[in-house]
Amino acid sequence: MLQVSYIRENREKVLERLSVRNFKQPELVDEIINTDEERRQVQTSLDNLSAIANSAAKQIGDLMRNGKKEEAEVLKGQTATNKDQHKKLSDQLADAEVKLHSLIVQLPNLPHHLVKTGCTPEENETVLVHGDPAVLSENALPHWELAAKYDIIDFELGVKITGAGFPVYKGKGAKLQRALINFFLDRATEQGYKEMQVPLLVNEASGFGTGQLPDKEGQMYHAGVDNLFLIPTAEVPVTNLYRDVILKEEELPIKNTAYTPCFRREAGSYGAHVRGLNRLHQFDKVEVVQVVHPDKSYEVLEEMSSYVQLLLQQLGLHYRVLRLCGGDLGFTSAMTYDMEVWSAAQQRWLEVSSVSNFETYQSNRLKLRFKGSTGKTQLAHTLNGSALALPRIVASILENNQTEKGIKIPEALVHYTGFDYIS
RNA sequence: GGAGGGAUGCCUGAGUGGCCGAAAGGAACAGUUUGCUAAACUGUCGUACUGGCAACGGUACCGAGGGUUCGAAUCCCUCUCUCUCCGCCA
Repeated sequence: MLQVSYIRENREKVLERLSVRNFKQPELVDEIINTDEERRQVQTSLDNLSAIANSAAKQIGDLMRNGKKEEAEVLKGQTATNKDQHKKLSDQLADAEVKLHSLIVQLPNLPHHLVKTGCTPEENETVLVHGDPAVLSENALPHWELAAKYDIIDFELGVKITGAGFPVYKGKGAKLQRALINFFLDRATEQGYKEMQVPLLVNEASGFGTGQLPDKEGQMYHAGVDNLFLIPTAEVPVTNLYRDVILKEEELPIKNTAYTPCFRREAGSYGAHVRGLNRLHQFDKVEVVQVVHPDKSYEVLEEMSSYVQLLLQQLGLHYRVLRLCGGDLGFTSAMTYDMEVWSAAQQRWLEVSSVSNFETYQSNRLKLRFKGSTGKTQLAHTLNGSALALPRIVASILENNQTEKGIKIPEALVHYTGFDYIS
């Protein structure tokens, strides 16, 4: 959520930045400024009226105490006339505030100046490409066929238990999941991230804090009886740990990591692009989250990007890093790097991580602030990234590492799996 | 699921209609004292909106929303959360 005062004072810049996203409703900006203007006028009138009423009430109290009952009664009669006006103004103020809020949550974050204007994923900038595509034999299989061949992931069984998009991992497939989770958590801990274990269901306030609510309810599973939401990512509970918190400057940066299953309803497209592990309703992910000083957030974004790349390198994967263009940028993000791994068998790039700087967009919703050396409180910056999401990593490992002997487990993982081939 | 408590500032906790944005203690911060540590003493010590160049003001907030009243942390209603006990249970 952008700050009203910022919008008010930087109208042109806000419009210019929103255009980078190809934002469809620039008229919202003026509507916000006008509503805010109205709100402030009403508030000033109301404040003045309240000041008069307060001092009158004080006088009445003094008179009563001194036994001057009649004078008090006269004053009472006078103040009563202001009540209607007071009520009217406070209703107006409440309306203006509700309206302002409903407008301002519709504005996405402003892209950083390095973010290029663009509408579609094709316009994303390729920042770097690492490694070379795996060379596979002609009869290389896509991961869903490998999963069946080695009997390590059972999609049909998941359909029986729950539905499409809820796979059952079996034997070495299950062990590989556990190995990856531990591998990712250990690497994150080495980087100074503190491991957290958090609830998988969150309340509405948390959904609002990180920007899933309002409007994106449809993407989350909802436990209606208790009005709780299954988390779509660990970002939600981990970032909300700091909701309504004022940190000390020296506590920054805060670096947390968490493994959680993630739940996404995401009813959408069908076909090869969502086959197998490409898109699931439930999947496992290790997330890294940082809360940092505003001056440091872009430095930290680069650091987080390098860290995710290090993981991909250790797993021996051929990947590229994209800087998302305005149109492909998430609603709450100011700048995002996507990491994509090449799937030789599917002949396409698979997104395995997304690292974003939200600047103050989340912290303004969360009321996540810090008190600086000057004693002033200001909003912190939040960042997060997947490090990493498992399914497409598993898909890539299966597809790129298929050999005649079976699936070769990356060196760095053998310590965690206890086997070096799935055969 | 049943019964009963509770919600006040960073924490503990007082406050049953005006003198309360809120006692007291603790923590924290600054200073004085001090061989060091500790202690003692003094001061500072919530957030937001708003007016002002500033100094300094105004307003709101004692879980949330509504009501009574000239005036509400305090009285009334509704809701939410939380704790304890019983039951069930990994």
